[in-house]
Amino acid sequence: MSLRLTNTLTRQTELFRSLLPNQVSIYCCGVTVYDLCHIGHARSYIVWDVLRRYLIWSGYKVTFVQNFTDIDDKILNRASKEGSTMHEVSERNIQEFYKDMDALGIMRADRMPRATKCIVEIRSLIEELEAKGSAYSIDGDVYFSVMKQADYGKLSGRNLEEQYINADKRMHKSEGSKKNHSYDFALWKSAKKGEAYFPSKWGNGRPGWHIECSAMVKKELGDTIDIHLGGTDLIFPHHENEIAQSQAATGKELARYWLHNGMVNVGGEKMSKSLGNFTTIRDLLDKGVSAMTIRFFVLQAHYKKPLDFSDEALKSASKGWKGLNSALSLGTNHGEILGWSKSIGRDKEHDNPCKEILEEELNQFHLRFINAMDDDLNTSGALAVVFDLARPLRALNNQIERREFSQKKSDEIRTLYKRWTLLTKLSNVLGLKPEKPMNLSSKKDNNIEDQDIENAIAQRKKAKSEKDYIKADNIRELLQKQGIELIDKQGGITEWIRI
RNA sequence: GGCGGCAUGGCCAAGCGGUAAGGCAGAGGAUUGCAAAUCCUUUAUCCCCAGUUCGAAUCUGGGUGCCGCCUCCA
Repeated sequence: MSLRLTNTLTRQTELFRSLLPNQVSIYCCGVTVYDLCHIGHARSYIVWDVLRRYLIWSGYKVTFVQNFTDIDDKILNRASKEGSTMHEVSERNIQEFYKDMDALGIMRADRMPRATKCIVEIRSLIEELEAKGSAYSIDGDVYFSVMKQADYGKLSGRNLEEQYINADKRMHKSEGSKKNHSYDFALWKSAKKGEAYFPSKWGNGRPGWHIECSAMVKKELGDTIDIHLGGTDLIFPHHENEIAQSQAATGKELARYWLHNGMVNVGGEKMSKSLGNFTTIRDLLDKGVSAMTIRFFVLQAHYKKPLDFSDEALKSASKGWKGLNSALSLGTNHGEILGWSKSIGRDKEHDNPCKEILEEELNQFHLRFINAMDDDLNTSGALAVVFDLARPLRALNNQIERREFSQKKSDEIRTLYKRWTLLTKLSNVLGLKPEKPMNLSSKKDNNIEDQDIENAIAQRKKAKSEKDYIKADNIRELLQKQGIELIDKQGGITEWIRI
């Protein structure tokens, strides 16, 4: 079995075959950098990060290109509102983008071109389109002539004539437009007074939105690429237009597989800047929601389906991740106690009569994982495998953490080590890595000294021995409020952790 | 109006013709002065109707209800 992906172009789940053996070229539509990214962006880039990781893990050499749209009306508006420049706004938001994506453990793209740095390529692509009769210029604007593209609408399943008639009935025609046809779109926009601009043969202006992607794909990856990525909201018109431009220019297919991720919804409605129902990644991170919780939340659903974001869902994800995290932390935190560093390499096969069975069992997990991922990146299914794998490891981790660990037999330890190794590897394909509890050491409002805690515990112990449980419980509550949790153990031992 | 998608337990979510993964919540048990935490166990016949089939959550037809796109958008 090998990887199958749902191709928007055919609406079918197809076997993935790369253009060149063992190499994959991917272009992912990036963000317009006028503001911070929200959970919708996070979902998109987490999901594509997993695609990339899975391809790499499967043995492909992946070239991943993702753009920044750093020239656009929204950026211009933001700049004028702030009294700064387009460049300042976009530069700042690019840095913020990196911060958020790095925090979420999203691998940086191999190349991240910016529209403003590709003006030469953009201009020459427009010129080419003009020369081929696919574009026309009017008063410093250049438009793409949609009606000349025979297969326009093939990605979004639109019939242009029908759409046109229907749209006319429902929408205002763009007043005062110089376009020949309302579906034509701008390749080059003449600059308004005071706006940033680039010179061109059509006059001072700037590129339209769609053309930058066509130009960048061509420049960075060539005429035809393996996979083109984006959100479903980009299918029309953005990706449709990209195809029209690129194919009008090169005469070749732009991308062989078009993959689109579903939207993040809030109360059943799409999260978006314009609706104002968004939560930024930064908000969540600042609130103490861990990066891996966000990743786990996203990967619980299939990438194509809508995913509802709510506090409840996030809470549930946080608890779910906590359990998985325990299992993943086992080796890194307690490898020494288990003697794992020593047991590696000392694996005498004949020592372990169950070895074959156990190997077989682990193999099953491995296979189930691959089957799930091969099936159009069924991360939800893959997570189920990971959880099954994690169960005994989590139990062991928590036992050790609670000092309830009793020494295990050596073959048992070796088996668990293998299990943990597999778990770590598979989780890593999903980008899930062990995380230290967020606020273990440095929480601002948690500045109570260890000695004070010990004293409080001693007082509580005394109260308990006097059966003054009200007082004992008060002490516990007081500590709780200060972020200290008490754990009573057998034998009258009380331990505490900062939460 | 056109195009596309989705409907599975209290919530989220897999399943792709062979008798319902996983997470969260809930319940029971172990532990505890009580808690918390932890560990173990446990909870569904798949929106409705009609068909195809030995057999359907899974295929076909017809309903119903949601959502996305058609304007910037991941």
